[in-house]
Amino acid sequence: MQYIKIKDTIVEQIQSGLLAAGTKLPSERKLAESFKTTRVTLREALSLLEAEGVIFREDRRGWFIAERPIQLDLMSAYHIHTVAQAQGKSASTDVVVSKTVMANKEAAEKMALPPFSEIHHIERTHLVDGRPVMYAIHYVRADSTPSLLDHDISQDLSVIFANTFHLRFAQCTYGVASTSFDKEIAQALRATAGAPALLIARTHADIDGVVQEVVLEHWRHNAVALNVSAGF
Amino acid sequence: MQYIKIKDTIVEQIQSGLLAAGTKLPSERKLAESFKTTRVTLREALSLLEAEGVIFREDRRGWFIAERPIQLDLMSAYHIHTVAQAQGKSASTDVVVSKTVMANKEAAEKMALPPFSEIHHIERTHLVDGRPVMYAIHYVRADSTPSLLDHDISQDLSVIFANTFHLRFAQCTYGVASTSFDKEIAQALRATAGAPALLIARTHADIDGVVQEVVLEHWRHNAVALNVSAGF
DNA sequence: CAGTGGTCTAGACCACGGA
DNA sequence: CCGTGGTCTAGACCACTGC
Repeated sequence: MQYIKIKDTIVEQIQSGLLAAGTKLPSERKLAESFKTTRVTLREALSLLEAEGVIFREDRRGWFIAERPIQLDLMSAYHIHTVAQAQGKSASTDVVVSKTVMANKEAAEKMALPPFSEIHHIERTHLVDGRPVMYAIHYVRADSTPSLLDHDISQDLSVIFANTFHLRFAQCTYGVASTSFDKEIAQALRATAGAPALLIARTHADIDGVVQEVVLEHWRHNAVALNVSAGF
Repeated sequence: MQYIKIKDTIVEQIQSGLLAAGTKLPSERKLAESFKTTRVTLREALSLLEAEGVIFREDRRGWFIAERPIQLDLMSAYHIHTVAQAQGKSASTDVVVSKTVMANKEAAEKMALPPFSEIHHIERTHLVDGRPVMYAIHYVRADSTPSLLDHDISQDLSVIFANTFHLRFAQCTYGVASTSFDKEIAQALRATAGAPALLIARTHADIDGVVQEVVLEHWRHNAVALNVSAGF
């Protein structure tokens, strides 16, 4: 089990500080030669390290040492910019899709919408320290927030909801599942299809219990850790 | 990208009902032949399906179609037996380790213990429908629950806490992270080291805010989905 | 354009599971 | 004891990245 040995050696080098977070590893061919093995075996080791969250890959760009994950507290409404800043990182957001459309089946179900409802469909890539780590798909009831898309969509949407539409969320439910990226989302995150991912589905309801927004957050699995607290 | 094709074909067969949950797939060699490819490429496809949670493997036993995951609601104290039952599954528990020892560093930190504190150290394998899906490591303050290990440790511990020690938990915090199994835990779950896993770290405090129990739950990543709700 | 990662082939040996 | 999954070798071609 050579690949275990390779894995441990790389972990060791990271812990000893020889390989800092964000560093790119040498090419697979060079690594394979260093460890006197073939690329297939080397990639086995790298995949293991990826699954552990120690390294990650950028599609066709190579392998990199992972950063410390962002800590998310699900008990308080979060926005990635403020959370990142509080943890000494910087975040930015790219809007990929923003359109107002008839609700698709998925959105209609999750929001319990009447037929032919219009929703805003927004997709954004979120970067932390310049690295794309999360892809979010938003479905927002259009009747409550008619002119939403005229605003700057790259910021915290809840600010727009509050300031412009006097819309506040009273309740939020999360679904969390461990999966992997499909092709489209992987591409948007410069990841590879099949890379491990964490899916956080957020459902926001207003004071009347009406679901106003649903967000599907696809995280690179090593970029995030969740905290939840419950009292009884 | 042949392995995408293979992957899709298998997904198709599952959705069409040809492959029921729990079924074992044919051997890798046979599958490789069916798809006119090599085992390496076939395993690439299978690994992708494993990452997606569609199939899972038992070490040296083969590949199986995944069942529907257990839904866990973190907002209410759960026990796997009752949760499984409510979802039409049956659960059982094997005690692997049960001893009273001096707290190790990990336990002492998480529980804010004074030096030389004694704790109960319990490790259990949890099975759903006969399949090992979760490995739990418990650290329990021994001073609050002196005779804990004399009881039947394979049941819901909180019942023993409540009935025997009049100990109730008032607060629970969770940490959730996506990782992979290390060798020991993989073995206990008949999984392979490096297989994707979900780690849920539970910390239980009593009414006085004293941490009485810490549990590290290592789940097969496709065996569980989390639900959380928060009000503001 | 050189080098890289992504993909694939056609084998091989071993240790373990299950009959 | 047979077949299986786990591991490994030594190559190859292609499309893309980054210079």
